[in-house]
Amino acid sequence: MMNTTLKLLAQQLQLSISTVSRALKDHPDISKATKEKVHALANSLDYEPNAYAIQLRTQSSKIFGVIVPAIANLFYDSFIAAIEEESRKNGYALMILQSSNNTENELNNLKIFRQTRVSGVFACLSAHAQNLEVYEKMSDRDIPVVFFDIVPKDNKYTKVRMADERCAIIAAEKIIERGAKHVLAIFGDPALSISQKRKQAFQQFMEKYAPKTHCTFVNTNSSAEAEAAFDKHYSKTQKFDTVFAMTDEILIGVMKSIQAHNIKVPKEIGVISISNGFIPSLYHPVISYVETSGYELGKLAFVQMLANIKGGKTLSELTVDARFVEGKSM
Amino acid sequence: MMNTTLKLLAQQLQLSISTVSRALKDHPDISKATKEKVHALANSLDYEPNAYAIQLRTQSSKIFGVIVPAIANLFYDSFIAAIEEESRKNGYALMILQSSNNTENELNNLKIFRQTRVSGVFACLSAHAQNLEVYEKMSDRDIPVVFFDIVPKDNKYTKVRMADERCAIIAAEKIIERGAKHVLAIFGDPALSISQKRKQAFQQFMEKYAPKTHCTFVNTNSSAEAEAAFDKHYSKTQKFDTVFAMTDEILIGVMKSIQAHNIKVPKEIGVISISNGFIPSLYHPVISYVETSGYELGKLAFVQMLANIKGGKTLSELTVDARFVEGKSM
DNA sequence: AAATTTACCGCAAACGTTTGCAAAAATGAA
DNA sequence: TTCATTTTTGCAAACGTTTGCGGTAAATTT
Repeated sequence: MMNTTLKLLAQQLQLSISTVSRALKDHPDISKATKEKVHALANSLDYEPNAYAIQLRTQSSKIFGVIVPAIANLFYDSFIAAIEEESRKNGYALMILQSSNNTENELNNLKIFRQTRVSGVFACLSAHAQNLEVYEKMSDRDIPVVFFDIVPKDNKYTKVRMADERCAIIAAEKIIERGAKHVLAIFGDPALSISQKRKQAFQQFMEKYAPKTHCTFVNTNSSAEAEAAFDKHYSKTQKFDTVFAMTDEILIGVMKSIQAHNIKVPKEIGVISISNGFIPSLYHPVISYVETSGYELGKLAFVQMLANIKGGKTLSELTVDARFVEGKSM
Repeated sequence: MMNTTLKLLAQQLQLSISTVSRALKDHPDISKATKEKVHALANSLDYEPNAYAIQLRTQSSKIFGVIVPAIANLFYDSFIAAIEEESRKNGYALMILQSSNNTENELNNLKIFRQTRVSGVFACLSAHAQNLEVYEKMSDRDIPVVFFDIVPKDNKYTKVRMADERCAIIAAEKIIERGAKHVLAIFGDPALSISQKRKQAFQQFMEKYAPKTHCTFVNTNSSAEAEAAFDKHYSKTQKFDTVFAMTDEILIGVMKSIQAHNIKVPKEIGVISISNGFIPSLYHPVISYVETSGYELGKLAFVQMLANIKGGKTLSELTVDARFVEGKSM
C-alpha cells in the first residue's frame, strides 16, 4: 500500500503542498473551509507525517537515548518506565541501549545516538572509571546529557542521583530507634562511590549518635557473598540483633541465610535495607527499607532533560529524597 | 559545532558529493587513492552519516519497535535484553514502548512506530481481547510484526511463545515423581489463554497418569490473591503435600504464606513453579521450577523477525522449549 | 472609482543522502 | 595517431517536509 504524503493529498485536493502542510498544522493563513477539506482527506487516507523528512528539515528528532548497564534490573527498569511515561506525554520516543557495564558497548551506543541525532541522552556510566570525552562529543553536537545513578564527579555535568547519604542515615536512625546493640552492616563493591558514600554516612552517624552500639562492617560483591558473609558472622557466640543491607542484592543473600537458619524476624534479628521496595515485599514478614525509587529518579531526570533542552545548560546535581517504608522486620 | 556532511567533505576535497558518498561505502567505481583521501578527511572531521536523510532516501530505518505491557517486569525485561543484544549485533536499534496493558496506549504506540517507519515490530498484546486491525495496518505498510508471549489466535500472524502445555506437563511429571497425594495448583487469570492452556494440559496429564492424586485448582489474579488462596486451602484438616504455582506472581504469594506459617519446604510441602528463575532463587530452599526464559524467547523472536524481513512472510508459530530446573523444594 | 488592506494560497529552496546515467579521463589496441 | 575500451568522476533528481517570500483576489477604506 502506498504511503500517503503531502504531495498526494495536494494532488487530490488540487492544492499546493505548502497549503496542505499549513492546513494540517492549523496555520492561521489557511481558511477554515480548506483546513476542513484537508483534514478530512488526510484522515480517510490516514496520513502519517514522515518523521524522517521532518527531522531532516527541522534538524531535530523527537527521540531520547537511554544507556543503562542492564535493562533486566529492578532498579533500572523502573527508571526506564518512568522516563518512558514522561517521554510519551511530551511527544518523545525512547531508544534504549544497554552497556552491560562494558565501555566498548557504551561507546558504540553513544555513536548510534549521535547518528540518530537524538534530542538528548540519559546515561548511567558503566561501573568502573572511563573517560568522558565521548560525552563531551555529545555536548559539542548540542545533545544534552543527563547522567543518572552512577554519575561523573565533575560538576560541569547535569546529573541526578539518589540521596545516598540520606538513605544511609535514615537507616541508621531506625536502627538506633530499635535499640540495636550489635549490628551487621553489609555494603556493596567498595570501589563504587555509592558504596563509599553510604558506608561513610552510616558509620559517622552511628558513631556520633550511638557510640555504644557495636557495628561490624562488611563489603560484598554479590548476593552469594552476602549470604556467605552473614553465615560467617552469625555465630552462636556473637549474635547480631540487627542487619543492614545496602542493596537488594545483599538483602537477597542475607534473607537466604536467615531462612536457612530459620532465624525469627524481627524477634531474633531486625532487618533493614535500601531498596526500591519489590524485593522487601517478597518476604514474610515484609522487610522495612529506605526507599530509593528508580521511578522517582526517572521523573526527576526527565525534568532536568526538559530544562536542559528548553533553556541552555543547568549545571546542577539533583538528588531524589529518601523515605523510610515501614515493614514488619524491625 | 557544525555537523560534517557529505557536502562539506566534497567541498574540502574538491570532489563531488556523489564521489564522496561512494568512496565512503567502498563502491568499486571509486579509485583507491580517492577512497583513502575521503576516509582520512571523514575520520578527522568525524563524519557521521545522517540517519534521517538516509531513511528518507532509502525508505528504510534501522529501528525495531517493541511493545510490552511493562518494562519493569522480570520476564519482559529479559526478553528486551535479548532482542537488544541481537539488534545491536545486526545494526538495528530498539525503540521500546509500554502499553501498561491499556489498549489506548497500545494504539498510540503503534502510531509512533508507523511514524518512525520502524523496520519491524515486536508486540505483546495487552492482556484482554482487542481488535487487531491496527496490526493489519502495519502489515499494509510492509512492516513485519512478530507477536510474542501473548499472541493472537489467528495463525496468519507470526508469533513466538512459550511452550505452555509442555511447561505444565513437565511440572505435572515432577509432581507425580514426587508421589504427591494432594496438590494445590494455582493458575492465573482464567480469561487469559495462557492460563487456560497450562491448566488444561496440567489437568489432563494428571488425570491420565495419576488419577488417584487429588488436585485442587484455583485461579488468582495477583500475588495477594494467591497468598489468600493458599492460606484458605491450607487448613489442618486438609493438608496439601505439594503446591504448583503457574507464575512468579503466584509463587510470591504462596511463599509468603509458607513463610508466615513456617511450613517446612520440602518436608511438609513440595513447591514447584513456572518461572524464568529469578524469583525461585530468592528462597531457601531454592524452589524447583520449569524454566520459561524471556531471554530465549527474545532470541527466537529476533530470528523470526529477520526471516520476515529477508524473505517474505513466515507464517509459523514457534515456541521455545521448556526444561526443568532442579531446586531443593521437591 | 481608485487606493489600500486583508485573507488566502503557491513557488521554490533547503535539509543530507543515494543512485541511474552521462561525461571525462586514462588506458589499450589498431 | 586514432579509435575503442575501461576506469573514474560528476550531474541531477528524488525522498517528504517546512517556511520565507511573493502573488492574487476579495474586502475595506478613501
